[in-house]
Amino acid sequence: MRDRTKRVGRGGRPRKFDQAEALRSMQRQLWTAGLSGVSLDGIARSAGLNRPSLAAAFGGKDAIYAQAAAQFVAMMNARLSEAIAIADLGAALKAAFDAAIDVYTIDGPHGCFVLCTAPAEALTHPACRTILAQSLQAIDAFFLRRLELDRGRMTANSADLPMLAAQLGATVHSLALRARAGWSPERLRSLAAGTIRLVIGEGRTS
Amino acid sequence: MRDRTKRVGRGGRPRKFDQAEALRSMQRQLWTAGLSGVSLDGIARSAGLNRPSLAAAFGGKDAIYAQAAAQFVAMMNARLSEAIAIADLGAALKAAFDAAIDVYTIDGPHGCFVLCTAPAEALTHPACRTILAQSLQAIDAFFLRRLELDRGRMTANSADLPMLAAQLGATVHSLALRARAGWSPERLRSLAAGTIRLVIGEGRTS
DNA sequence: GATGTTTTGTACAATTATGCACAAAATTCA
DNA sequence: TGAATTTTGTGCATAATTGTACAAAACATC
Repeated sequence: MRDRTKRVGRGGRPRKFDQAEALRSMQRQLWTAGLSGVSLDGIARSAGLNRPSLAAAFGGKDAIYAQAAAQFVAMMNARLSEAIAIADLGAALKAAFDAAIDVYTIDGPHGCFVLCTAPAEALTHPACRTILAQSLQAIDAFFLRRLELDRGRMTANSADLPMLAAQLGATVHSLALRARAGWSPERLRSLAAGTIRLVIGEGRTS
Repeated sequence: MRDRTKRVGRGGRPRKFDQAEALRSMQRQLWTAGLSGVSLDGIARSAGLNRPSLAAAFGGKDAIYAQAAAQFVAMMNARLSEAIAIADLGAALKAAFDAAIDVYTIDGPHGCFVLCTAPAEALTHPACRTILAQSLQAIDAFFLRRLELDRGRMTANSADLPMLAAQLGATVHSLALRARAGWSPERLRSLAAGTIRLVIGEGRTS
């Protein structure tokens, strides 16, 4: 994702705004209202810069959305990877769900940036559909990798790890939607705990 | 939801369009592009009537969305209720998921009308948030009612039926998103089968 | 200081969305 | 036939959205 602006070290008038901060502000806007729910004008105003500058620095609305989504995915990846590194499988899954719930509810019922805003545009904006599909795939793969680390220690149906990973992924999807609908972190954590019990079979390991 | 038009039997120029058919057409548009993704102009054109007529008959965009969503919910309710009436729990759940998958994929990767278009607008349109929250609640309640019919016959953890119902609901949410991302009905059915196995414990009953 | 480079902010044009007014048309009822 | 009612379709006015052009400003380098 090459920068469309100046080639570094050439001089020229410096930017008045912080690129990272502006992207965060725009991400918040898109997260709240969706891709079709905001105008470039609104985005520019909320980020404190005017449209020509915004267009020159970030491109059109689709390009801005893609960058905001990429930043969200990177952030989510970091949070989840940290959580999943815990040795105990149950604790690792709980930490991963807790991290997701935290992101989804930390300042208002925003849910997941990708899972709550990309679906609506998936059929009209191919880029959104790609982002959505890749995210779904990545979530499943993420859980699958973690389950495979415990393949030996899994209780019963360790044969079907991909299926179990998909169940965990489905729970993330559900957490995202329920958070957007206003569910409290406590309720969401309770749902996640149920899934963990069901998947790693804490009740039937004896 | 009183009709905003003529009081029946009073006379006046008859409508040129079929109200139900127009609503279906508008529903399709909203399903594809989302509430913010279409204009009243586009809706009117695709439905074959002009904006003043549309506004008079259905109201503004929010009102149209609400009516389209209500029709979708009613349709979904009918399909799911029919499926869940099957005596055998496993078969009933499979039929319910199959019905959902059918709706979600029957003509293109549209996913669920509510679960794929309402979240994006949930924070900016209170009506969408209400529709979303009610749908999530209804899905869970739907599965819970069915599970309670088999309370005695459930294998192990029948204590936590609400939790199991939430897992089934989460699977519906996931099916909706995955369908929107382009998953084939076959893959979706496989995911649903995994959930059923996990929830009703076909593997650990004997 | 002169030159070249890059951003800024204003301005303008073109397209699109939305609401409303109003006359004409089509029907029921007396 | 005439009056009342309701929808239709056109037209217009306003506002929003987007793209782009252009002069001025701010910086680096020589």
